[in-house]
Amino acid sequence: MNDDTAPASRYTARLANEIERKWQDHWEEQHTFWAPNPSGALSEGFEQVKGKEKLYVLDMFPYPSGAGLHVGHPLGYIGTDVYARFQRMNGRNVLHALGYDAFGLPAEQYALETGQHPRTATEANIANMRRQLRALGLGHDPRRSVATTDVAYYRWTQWIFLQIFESWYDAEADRARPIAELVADFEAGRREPTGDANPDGTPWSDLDERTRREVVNSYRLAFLNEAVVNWCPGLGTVLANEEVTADGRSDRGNFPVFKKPLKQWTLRITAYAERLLGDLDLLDWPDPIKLMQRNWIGRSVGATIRFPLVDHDEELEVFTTRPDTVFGATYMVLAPEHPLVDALVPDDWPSNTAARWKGEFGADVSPRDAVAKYREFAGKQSEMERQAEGREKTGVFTGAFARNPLTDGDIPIFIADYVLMGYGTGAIMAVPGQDERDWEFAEKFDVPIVRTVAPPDDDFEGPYLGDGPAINSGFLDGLNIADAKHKIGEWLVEHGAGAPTINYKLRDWLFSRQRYWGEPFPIVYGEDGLPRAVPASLLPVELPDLDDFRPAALDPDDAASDPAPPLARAEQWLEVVLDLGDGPKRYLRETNTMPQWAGSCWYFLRYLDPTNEDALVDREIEEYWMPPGGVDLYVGGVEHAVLHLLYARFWQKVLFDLGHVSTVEPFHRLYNQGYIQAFLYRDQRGIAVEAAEVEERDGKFFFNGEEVTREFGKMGKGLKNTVAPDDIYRDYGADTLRLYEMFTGPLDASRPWSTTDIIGVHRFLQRLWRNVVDEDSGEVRVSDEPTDEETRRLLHRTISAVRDDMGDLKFNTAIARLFELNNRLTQVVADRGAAPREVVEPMVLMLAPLTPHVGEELWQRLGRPATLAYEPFPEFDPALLVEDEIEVPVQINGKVRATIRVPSGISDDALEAAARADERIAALLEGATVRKVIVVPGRLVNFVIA
RNA sequence: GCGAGCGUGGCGGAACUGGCAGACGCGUCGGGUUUAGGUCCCGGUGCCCUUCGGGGUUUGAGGGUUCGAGUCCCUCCGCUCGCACCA
Repeated sequence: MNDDTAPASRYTARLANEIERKWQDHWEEQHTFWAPNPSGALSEGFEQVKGKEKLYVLDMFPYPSGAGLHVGHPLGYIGTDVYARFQRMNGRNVLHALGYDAFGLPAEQYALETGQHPRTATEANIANMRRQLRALGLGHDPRRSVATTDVAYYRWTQWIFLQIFESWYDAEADRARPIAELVADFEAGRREPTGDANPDGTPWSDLDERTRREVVNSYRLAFLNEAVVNWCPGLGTVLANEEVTADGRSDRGNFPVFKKPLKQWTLRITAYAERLLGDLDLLDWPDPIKLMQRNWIGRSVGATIRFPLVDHDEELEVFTTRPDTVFGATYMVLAPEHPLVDALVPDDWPSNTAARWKGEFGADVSPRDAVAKYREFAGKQSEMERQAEGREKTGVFTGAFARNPLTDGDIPIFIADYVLMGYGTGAIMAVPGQDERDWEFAEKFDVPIVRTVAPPDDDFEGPYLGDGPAINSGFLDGLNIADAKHKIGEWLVEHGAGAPTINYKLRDWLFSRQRYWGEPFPIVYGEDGLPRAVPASLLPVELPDLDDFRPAALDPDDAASDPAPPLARAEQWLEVVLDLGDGPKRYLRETNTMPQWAGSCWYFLRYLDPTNEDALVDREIEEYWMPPGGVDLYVGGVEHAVLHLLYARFWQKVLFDLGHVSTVEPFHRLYNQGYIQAFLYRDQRGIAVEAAEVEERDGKFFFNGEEVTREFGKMGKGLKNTVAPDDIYRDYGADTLRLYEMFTGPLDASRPWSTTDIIGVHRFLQRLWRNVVDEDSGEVRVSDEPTDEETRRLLHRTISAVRDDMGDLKFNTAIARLFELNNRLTQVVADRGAAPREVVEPMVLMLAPLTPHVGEELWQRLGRPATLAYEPFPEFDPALLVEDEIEVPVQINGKVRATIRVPSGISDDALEAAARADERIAALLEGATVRKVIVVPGRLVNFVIA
């Protein structure tokens, strides 16, 4: 700062901005960061890098927000850029690019707010973000920057959807296969059509055309499913489970979400549950993220057991993890929405039905009324209320009974909202003796409780969940849980009453949204109302221009409203005449759009081959960059632990099964960057006030004279605590911002933004600059005289440490080492009047990944040819890391009493002798009994005295 | 409630497989340069005593293992994240 009075060639913001622009232009013009592909359109220059090892470094796909970047956003991008530049200097052919995930709700809502078309707003946002990122000096290959909203990109998103639609999961082969192979199997009689679409199991040859289509559709990995979904009227769309928060609201916009049965596109991710779980072992990911995925997939081992209904032909199927306790199943519970409920409710209560079993709606209601009223009650409960602390079990008797297949006893069937339709079969056998929830319910409704595992003592209270011998369990008696489970499993299979089963918490992925700004489905409907694929040759299905793209205005609290996709209003677009093999016919297009996650499931594949019009990615190019295990380094925030990472893994596996990619996993190494946090201030009303204008006095904070409270959290426009990178570029330059963000902590840690701390790294750059360039004359002042031995040793120690740290993404400590070296260099310059080239050149090269503009500029001024991006990273001489003499602390009873200097290769005995010889130590040992001497070679000596 | 992680100076953070706690930077104090402020340069800076030699103490709290613990083990407290009636 204060550029006016500074010497002409001082490293000020003005000079920084000058050289930054210069080098950014240079890199762009010289194609410095173009990474050659082995073949195809982007292969220019591959010959020169042929012998190099490849490296694929990737940032999580950014969303081009209308608010522009704040200084928190680029933390990860700087980190990957430093790493990529470092590895480029280590001789790797590095692919590093950045594109834009630009479809989705936020862009649409921003467009609504600003009265623009989403495409206009999106393109402006991308342009602004490109400008801000370019100013950071990121070494990206600009040719590979794609946006999900590009027609040429979403054409391939649609193409992948078609692949998913045109395939099914072959459980025996444990992989997806083309649907045509399934049809061929049916036609050849190698496989029988089963499932809900063909409940009677009619042979394929006897099925009519429509039923055949329905059967095939029910096998597809992308299918229309009538299911209870998360309907969010506030957003006018349905949401995936992953997009709904624990308190039953939308993660975008925080609107209420209601359960509602609707027909929606669904992707069969559950078919991949086991592989998504098992393949986590192949990945170099943080354990917490793996754990979150494991928990989300939620594998549990148990059994399905069928309970015959009394007086009905139907059976009730339940899933349980404790089949060993089936003798203690004294009642059953169905989810209120369970499809069998209506069929099994009788007209009248069985005699002697206890009043409390009839629910809280009066004793004179019929079973049907009681069930209807309870359903109404349960449906109205918000998720929040359902999960509230201390919630009391509620439920109502259906009037029906099932028969416990093991005890042959008749047990009552209840409906209760503590059983969820979405998990297992939506029905449970209740075993109060061994389950807390069932115990609570049984207590409240006075249902018998039978223990089937002996508790440790006779007066044990409550349900017993621990292990012990089985009791009251017929042929299981005496067995421990594991053995009893095994034995009952055999019994169930033998008697056709069930089977050991693995169940997953993971649900299929709800894939349609009733919004405008997303990829249209490549699907049309014929007169029969069944979905048909638009042939790949007719892709893309372009998103039509709509003047009014807003969703129907709905009351966010109105659960009864229905989705109304905006595309249904695109009359010209909606109807289409196509020849799908049986002559030209009229079809209606699918009016839903894909969720935002679709485009981000495969963008890393498109970076590889962004201009390919014949394939999503050329196989040879894919095989060059992706193996062995996927992207080499993937950096992004933890917030994508489940959603994006699970969906992208799923798509990758489908593409792998169908032979389109060569790796089973997309991202080999994942690294979670931290966040830059900031103080935010609120006034008395709790409204955030402009953080930049808050004053601190005596530990209190004031805004316009009014005292405000301080909090600490994420940066956000609404919180009025953002710092724009543009302001930092202006005041210090982009290199200073880069260095600051890398210096304040390890990449995976969150840290507070502190504008005052920036001065420290800025001063470092200034000092370094001054060590090389005379501030007044602008002359380079380096000498070719060799440096002194001590400085040389420090240089080589620094190179060693910086190499290690940069390889481990520990940029903060690498920078600290460079600070130390520069401090030494400053002394040398003061002594000699010039900086030894021997030190300066490696120093500049080591700094270059962190502050590339300063690096390039100094390198050029040192008379080296542009650019240093491919110069070898400095190597150290191991001989110079070895010290002749070392300092060793000498302890007495664990306290340091002296430090001695000894030759580095000293023997233990000699070290002890040297320690004893020290004046202070000798004095302290005088007259004392040395019980023990610990000598750690080269590290310390410890005398233990009485 | 269940699961995971984290607690180190005034602040951001260092500390390899247990071996001199506090690297590096900010801030701050003292000195130099300067008409002055800022920049810049040199030095001090965990805390408490000190006769200036040094001594004591210190990594959320308490306990344990060890010659030796920020690091390993146990209990507790605090914060962060994930899940949330998952049968």
